[in-house]
Formats: sequence, C-alpha cells, structure tokens
Amino acid sequence: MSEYDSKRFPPFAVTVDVVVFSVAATFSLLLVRRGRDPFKGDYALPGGFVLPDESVDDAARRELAEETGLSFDETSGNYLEQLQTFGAVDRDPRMRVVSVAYLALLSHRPVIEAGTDAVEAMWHNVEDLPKTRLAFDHDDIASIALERVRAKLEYTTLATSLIGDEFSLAELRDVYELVWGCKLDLPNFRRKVLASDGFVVPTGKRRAASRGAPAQLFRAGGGRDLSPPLMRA
Amino acid sequence: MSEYDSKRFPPFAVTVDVVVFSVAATFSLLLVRRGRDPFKGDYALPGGFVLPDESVDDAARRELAEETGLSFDETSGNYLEQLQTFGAVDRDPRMRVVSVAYLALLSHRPVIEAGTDAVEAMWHNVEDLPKTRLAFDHDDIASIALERVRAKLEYTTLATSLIGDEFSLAELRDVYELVWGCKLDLPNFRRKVLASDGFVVPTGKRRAASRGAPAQLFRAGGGRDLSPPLMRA
DNA sequence: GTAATAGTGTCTGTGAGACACTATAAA
DNA sequence: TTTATAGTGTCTCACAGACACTATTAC
Repeated sequence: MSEYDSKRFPPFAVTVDVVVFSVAATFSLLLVRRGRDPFKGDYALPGGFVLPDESVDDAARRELAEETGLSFDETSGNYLEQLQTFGAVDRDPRMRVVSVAYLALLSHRPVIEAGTDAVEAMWHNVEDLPKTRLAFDHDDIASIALERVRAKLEYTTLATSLIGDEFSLAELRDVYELVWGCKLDLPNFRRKVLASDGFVVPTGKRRAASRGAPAQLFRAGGGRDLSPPLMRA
Repeated sequence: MSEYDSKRFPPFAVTVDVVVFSVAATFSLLLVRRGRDPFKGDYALPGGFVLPDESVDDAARRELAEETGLSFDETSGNYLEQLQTFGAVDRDPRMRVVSVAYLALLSHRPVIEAGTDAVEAMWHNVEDLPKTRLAFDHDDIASIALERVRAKLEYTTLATSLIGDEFSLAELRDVYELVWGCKLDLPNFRRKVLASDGFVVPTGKRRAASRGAPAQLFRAGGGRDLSPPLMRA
C-alpha cells in the first residue's frame, strides 16, 4: 500500500459488529455496556475496528473471542455468518465508519469475563430487545439479525448450532419454540426432522429426563439446507 | 472528522461493486472491460469508490447510473439490494479494499453509452459466466449474486422487477424460465401466481401476441413476499 | 380449415397439522 | 396408580404437478 495509492481514495474506518445469540432456558443475545462517549453507559453490540492485516471475517472472529472469552471455533458447533453492512454517512457522530455486521450462534452460553476494554458484557433476553435502546444503529442491526435467525431456522439446519453436541428431539424443538416464540407439536416436529435428510443422526444413546420415558439422543447430521422447510405458525 | 480521530483507526478504501441483471430474450448481467492495471483488459463488475459524503447505498446507485447511463430509480420498477461485503486482505493487489457488493435488477435493458472511464460496458449472457474469468474476486461475487436472484424468485415477487410495467402471465413465466433455466407448466404457474395475494393485479387490458388468443395484462401488485413460495424443479 | 397461444378443469400424490393412542419412566 | 414425557398411527385438508380439454387469434 504505497503512499501514492493511499492519497487516491477517501479513507474510511471499517468496523465489525457481532450479534451473538445463544439458547439456554431463554433465547438471548450478548450486549456490552459502553464505557466511553458517544452513548456512554448505553448498551451496544460487541465489535471493533478491523485491523490492516486481518480479513473482515477474521476481525469478527477475533472480536467475538475477545468479548466472550471463548476461543471462537466454528468446528465446535458454533456458527458465524455475515449479516449486512451498514454505511450511512452519519451513523457514528465522530467520523465516517462503515460497519460489517455479523450473526453468531453459540452452542453453549459461555461465562462472560470482564472485557479488556472495561466494558460489561451480559446476556439479554431477546424479548426485552424492544424495550432496550442500543447505541448507534445497533437497534436496526439487532432486529435484522433476529429476523434472519428466525427465518434461517425454517430452511436450514442451523438450530443444531444453538444446542449441545448430543440432544433429544424435544430439546431441539425447545430451541425452535424459544427462537420463534410459539408452540410446536412434538409428533409432527419429530416426523419432519427425521424425514429431512442430513438434519440429525441418532447416536444410539438414550437419556432419562426427570420424568417419563428416556429420549433417544441425536447429533447434527452433515446437511445444511432443509427442503421442504419447517414452517412457523 | 477531526485529524485527531483519523489517526486512531486503520484507514481502508471502501468500494461498491454492482451485479446488474436484466432479462430480454436472454438473462444477462452487465460487465465492464478494465482499462488499466491490474487485470487490464479483463471483464469486471461495474463499481468504484464510495465518496466521503454519500452512504454506501447511494454510492451503489450512483455507480449504477454512471455505468448504465440510466438514472437509476427504484420507483420505476428497478430493484437494488445489498448482496454481501468482501473483505479479504489481498483481494486487491494495490491496497486494502473492502467492497460492498450490490444486486440490481432492471425492468428494461438500457442501451449502454460509453463509460466516462474509457471502459466498455456490455451485457453478458449468464450462461457464459463459467467460461469468463473476471477481475479480482468478481467471479465469486457474480455467482453469489446469481444464486441470490434465483433463490429470491422463489419466495418474493422480484420477478416483476425484471419485466416491464404491463405483462402477460406467459411473459412473467418466461422470466422465471430464463432465470432458472428450466421449463414451467403455464396452467399451474398461472394458478400459483393468481393465488398469491399481492403478486399481480389485472389491468383489464389485453395484448395480442403474433399468434393465438390475446393475453390478459397484469401489473405488479404491492406484495413483496410469496407464501407459499414458487418452487424450482 | 390448421397452428399457435391463452386459459380452465380435474385427478393424483405428498405432506403439514390435528390429535388419539401406546410406551416407558419416576414418584 | 398417577403423572409426565417419548414416540406411533391415522385422518383430513391443501396444494403442487401432470395433463386433457376449451377458447381465441393469425394464416
């Protein structure tokens, strides 16, 4: 990157913002409290500047790891995808910033350690999102991410990224119910899931719940797409 | 944007690249021939730098207008949406560039005037895409855009953005057949489309084809989503 | 008339949703 | 035995696809 070249284009700051979801009794997303102005004290999405020698995708992974304490690894059942880029002129009052937003799904909810930036990070129930005002345009980003997760559960096997390695079909249905906020008929859900090639594979094991018959356990199959899709009510 | 601030973040160039599709006898996309190195003489997607005082979306509209000679207007049946952002470290050999890719659908294929940048722009049949090597990572961008259009025809009313204001259902079916590259049964297509609320509304007019009975004409309805979707074979 | 296109009718298979029913465990 | 959960069977309705058929035009 020569001095000559760098004078020929308008310089922008490029950041990443990550909408991190996890399911554990509640469907929640990770928010941090801002330690400095602007929006000091408000909640915001975890994120930060992209560095000159890392790809934008890598920046998202790094920020996610820094913010959750988790060494983020897509091979361990977690999921990361690019959501959308936000490039309004005045989205940051300090300077011109283009932010690439990401969507992350965690298979386990990690215990959050205090961030390096003196920010508090905490899990926030998505049902409380409408009541929470986020910094910058993070309200928009979060609600777009939320709709994207909900939609993707319909036509992909992504629900398996929000649950541990081994799970019963009732637990998988619980993920759907928590994300979609509706009830699903377990018999019909079971048939759909088992009929979808590559969605889940039985492990052969069983696990006893507190009551009732012990459930068969499954693991995520290799498949990514669901056709026909599972529909919301 | 103070001098103080601009020293605290790594500067990036931000560009837009637009994948422009149109249907007219063939399903085609707009490519420009590069007039300078790198990749001089190769085909590439139309695009350019985002300016400091315009949003990234506006930059896409501006580039599209400049490249097609068309004053791009989403109210006149055209369509523009953000596709994905490409941020690999070495995607441009000259410097660090993050590019926000857009997908555009035109309702009419404009006559291309010579670009201001001494580039030739031309319409290229999408079937020839695999044989064409594009500059930078534009191959990836184009094929992602192509899959996105094909998928979106299933669950949205976007096909109406690839056709003129008034159209017969056979013409609408032709759009689907050209984009998907498959044959569709007109009677079944007709029933699906008419049953989808907000997809098309009859104008009351008819238009005679070269042969056969004159067809009823329709206009795009207000609807955006198709549920249930129209499926590819 | 014939050929071509527009449009309707109808049958069949598949699958989603509703829900009755059986099976297996803990208290 | 009661209760809760896992899992199966079955009925019904809606709809996609196949395709026979009718209607309206140009030649």
